Amino acid sequence: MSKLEEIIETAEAMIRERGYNGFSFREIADAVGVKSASVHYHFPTKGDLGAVVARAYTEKFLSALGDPEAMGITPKKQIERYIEACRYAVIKQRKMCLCGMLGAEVAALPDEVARETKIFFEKNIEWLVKVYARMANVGAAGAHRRAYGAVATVEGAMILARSLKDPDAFEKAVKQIATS
Amino acid sequence: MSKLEEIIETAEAMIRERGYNGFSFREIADAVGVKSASVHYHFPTKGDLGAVVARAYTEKFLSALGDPEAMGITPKKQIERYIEACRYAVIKQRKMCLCGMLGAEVAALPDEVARETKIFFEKNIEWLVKVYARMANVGAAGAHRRAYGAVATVEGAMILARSLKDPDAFEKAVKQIATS
DNA sequence: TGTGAATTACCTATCAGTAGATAGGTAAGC
DNA sequence: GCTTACCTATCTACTGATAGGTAATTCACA
Repeated sequence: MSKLEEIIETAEAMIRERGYNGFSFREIADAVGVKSASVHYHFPTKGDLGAVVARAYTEKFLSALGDPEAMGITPKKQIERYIEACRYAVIKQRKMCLCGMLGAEVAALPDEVARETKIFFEKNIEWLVKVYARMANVGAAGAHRRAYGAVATVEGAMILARSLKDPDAFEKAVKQIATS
Repeated sequence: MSKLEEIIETAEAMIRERGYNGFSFREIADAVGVKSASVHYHFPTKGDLGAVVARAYTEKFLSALGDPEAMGITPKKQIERYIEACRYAVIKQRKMCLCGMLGAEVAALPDEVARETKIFFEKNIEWLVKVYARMANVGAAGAHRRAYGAVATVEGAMILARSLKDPDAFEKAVKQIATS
């Protein structure tokens, strides 16, 4: 893996653990094994780095979800897949969702990072709306309501599990998504 | 209002806007009209200040909710009151819930602040469990599931509204809480 | 095919600014 | 005289960022 890729990966991990204001160029450089000036070579400003990390995370997350209109899988299974992606992040990786973290801190972020955070949520909602729209007895308004509710619940469930130091809090919180 | 109270109030506002790592003793001192050493006089360390702010916020929030077992009000109305408290925070005050913010950053917090954050969520859940338990056709497990789900959804809905810069995102996200 | 210019990916050294924290002083009030 | 609530001054550590240097690679073209 190139140093550039290592920097992005390390930055993602640090932001997901401690937030945008909770890491420095020096920490990343030390973790990767270069000097902080070399991180500035790849990313002139901290905002540049944050924006690239957020965009890469969004792409990775969405491609893991797959096509929301795939015919070979039921909408219910796809919602379960969505929850599973977040469960993996908080239980296995023991970290927040990158954009859940950035979303909380959004007022403290450079514009370019806030923009990418917004795009992450827009695309998440778009994906969920398409899935819910495929369900029987769910209209357009209902699909939107459920999509917003699902994203919010999952992000909040991650905060809850980490604050309470109880992985099961995540399970309890997201249970109503699947059964509604 | 005493300088001490002003410091606590200002710190709360700053943490809710930009997070625990997004404010400094100097900024608080400037906003209040004292020197940073005077803030250290009241709160020796940043962790001391954070813990006091979190504890005060928890007390204020819970007393605004009132008695969860009050007989003069229906459980449904009480859930609406809970949502209304958070709506006020994010729409009127245009800020995150203090403990939603701290909860996201929990891995970057001093122990004493993380402890108060945990207590906030425990007490929120306790309040909601008592309310849901009063509803017809809701068992003990169902009350817990709904309580965790409600806290998570509300916290996530605040992140969503701020990230999307769309107050209505909060309304869409929390709608399913009231109607389940 | 050989060669010089460009580009890439790092480095050392340093900057001004800010972080949290401390020592020690002062003026007011009980 | 002790306590409270501030102050000035200062500390060390760290922040994001910049200037300028170097070795290795790539590439255009005679």
